[in-house]
Amino acid sequence: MITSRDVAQLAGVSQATVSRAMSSSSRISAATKARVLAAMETLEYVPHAGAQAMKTQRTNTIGVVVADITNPFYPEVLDELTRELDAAGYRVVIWNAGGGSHHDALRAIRERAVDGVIFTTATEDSAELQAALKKGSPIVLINRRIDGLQCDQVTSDNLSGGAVVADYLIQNGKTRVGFIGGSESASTSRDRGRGFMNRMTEHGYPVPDDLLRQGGFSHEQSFRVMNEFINQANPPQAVFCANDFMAFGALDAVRSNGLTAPDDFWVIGYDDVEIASWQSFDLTTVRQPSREMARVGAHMLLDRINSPQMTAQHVIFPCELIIRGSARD
Amino acid sequence: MITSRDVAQLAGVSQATVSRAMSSSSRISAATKARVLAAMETLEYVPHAGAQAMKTQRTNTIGVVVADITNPFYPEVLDELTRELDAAGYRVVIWNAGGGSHHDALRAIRERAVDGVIFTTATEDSAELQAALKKGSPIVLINRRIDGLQCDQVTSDNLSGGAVVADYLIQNGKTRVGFIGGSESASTSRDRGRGFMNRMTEHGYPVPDDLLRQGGFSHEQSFRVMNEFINQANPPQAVFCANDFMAFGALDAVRSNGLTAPDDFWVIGYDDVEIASWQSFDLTTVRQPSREMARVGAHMLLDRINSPQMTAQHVIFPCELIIRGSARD
DNA sequence: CTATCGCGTGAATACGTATACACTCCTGTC
DNA sequence: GACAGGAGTGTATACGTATTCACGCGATAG
Repeated sequence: MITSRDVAQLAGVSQATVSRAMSSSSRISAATKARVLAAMETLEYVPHAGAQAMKTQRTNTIGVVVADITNPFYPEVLDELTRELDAAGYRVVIWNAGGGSHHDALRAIRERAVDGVIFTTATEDSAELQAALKKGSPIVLINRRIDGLQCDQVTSDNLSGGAVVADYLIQNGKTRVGFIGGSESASTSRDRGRGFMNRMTEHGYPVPDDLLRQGGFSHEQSFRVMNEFINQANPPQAVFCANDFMAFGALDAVRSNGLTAPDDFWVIGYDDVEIASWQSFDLTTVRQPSREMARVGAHMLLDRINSPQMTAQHVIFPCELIIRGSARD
Repeated sequence: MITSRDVAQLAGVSQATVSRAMSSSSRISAATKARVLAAMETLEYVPHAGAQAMKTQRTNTIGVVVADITNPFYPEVLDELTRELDAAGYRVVIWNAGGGSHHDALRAIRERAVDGVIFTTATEDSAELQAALKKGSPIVLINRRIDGLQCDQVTSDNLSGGAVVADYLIQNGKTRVGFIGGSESASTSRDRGRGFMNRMTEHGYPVPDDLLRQGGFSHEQSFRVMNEFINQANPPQAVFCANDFMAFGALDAVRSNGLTAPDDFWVIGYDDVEIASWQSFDLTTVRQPSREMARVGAHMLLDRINSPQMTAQHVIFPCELIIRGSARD
């Protein structure tokens, strides 16, 4: 292994000077700097990340926690996050799915293995998270809301998004409608469902119990539920799903019964992932600006790392109903 | 920051003993070990990853390079990789898309920021990669083949996979067929195309120049190409795409022209990502066991990290044609 | 011509951990 | 009963870097 000492020897300077040649802020003459850089080049020197981390207490690494990388929403967010953080000189480590992700990511902060963490997954609050925040750990929540938590958060206005869907359905004469939600502990699904159902109630057409299902976030789960809806005595006219991934499952269920949206059922999703706009789905959905949310969240985290004392911010993006073929006249 | 010295003081032992309490291999009495662990608990001690890395030259971190996390093939591979590596006690850092990913990942090995790297992206060979291998850097290629390279590789039999598609089309009387490929520098696309076209030629129906397009891997690109095929003077009867992602684009093009597969065109993909089996696509495709490939690749890397001198292995998985609605009688 | 100052550099040190080495008991064997 | 040997622990050191401190030198001001 080539160390800065080897470089120093070749360049005829001290190890300290080699270190200075790399930090732009240090005072060093142009001549020796050039000589050192040349020596580094010759030896193909690369600084040891661990040693640097120990001295500086910085790793230039950010952790990202996702619930299920298989849900197309997350790759889009990750795509944006990796680009943004990469451009800022950070590496990205991901935790996926595993029940321990949450804990592992918080531990990584304490190990000083990452400089901060972005949570995109939507599970409930934890004492561990609160403790980490109290200690000043740099943490940002994207796509997930926890009220009263002294923590940077970037979300979309899920309540309004749900309400807009209700308005749209009522306007078009759809009064018997269902909701297929994800886990109730997920703020996203909860808010979307609540916004939707409250507004339906206001309109005088509350979502009936037999058309309300919550509990999972998978394509398969949603497929199954929609199948039941279709084949029950009094099927819905339209279905609102807590995210696009589930809406795809519902659409597939409609089609596998030899039926179509929008002719037989209206199907509406949430997120507007890229696939939703593809011809084969052409899904009416509520667009949340996921890439922009990712960008903003990334910069919030970097800001917080650099100035830990800032008070926590909560940014909320508006959502927009995108009307496509799966639900329109 | 709580250090092992603090723990030592509280437990009334030396710092060395604290370290020993953590390494299962060290000799230490059960009594003191318990005392130390209790002290660690009390102080909520967590070892400093950087310091550990410096001493042990191990980071328990693996790098993964993907070409485009937005292509649903990669999330599936990543899903499996993260689960597998997580279970083995490793963190995962990802490089996505950026032109520099390749370089950055190799540099991370030299920085000792990762213990090894998995490349899933299919670009051409590089001098830098060869140099890294010569130095004994732990590297595994998944889904990507570079002949004559002294490097662990896990691929599927793309040549045969392509040939099987040709056989199937000929059997069903499709003689005028096109190929939509990705970048020619990608071994995957190249092999699939070559296997396919060679076999078509053997059958006496070579793929005509006006039905051969290569150059990208995107849904949009494939959509555009298929549109041109459809609207040209002498359209193909069937199209084979280098991966499912592109096949979805082709399918969308067919549908946006008010036509259908398989009635008007047959469309066939490659990979069998989960979405391909969804009702809305119901895509005939060549299945490669991507999750199994990921699993095998992960373990090859871990093995290599632990015994760098092993000779490089090349594992090739067979592929299987999955016949679905987009291409069948 | 001297005192002062700042720039550029080297020597020394600290970051937090793992481990080689040395030392002390304590057990068991002849 | 002396001695070998091993188990358990402490001391000291090294990993590779960044940074503080001290120093020498040339330039500038008085």
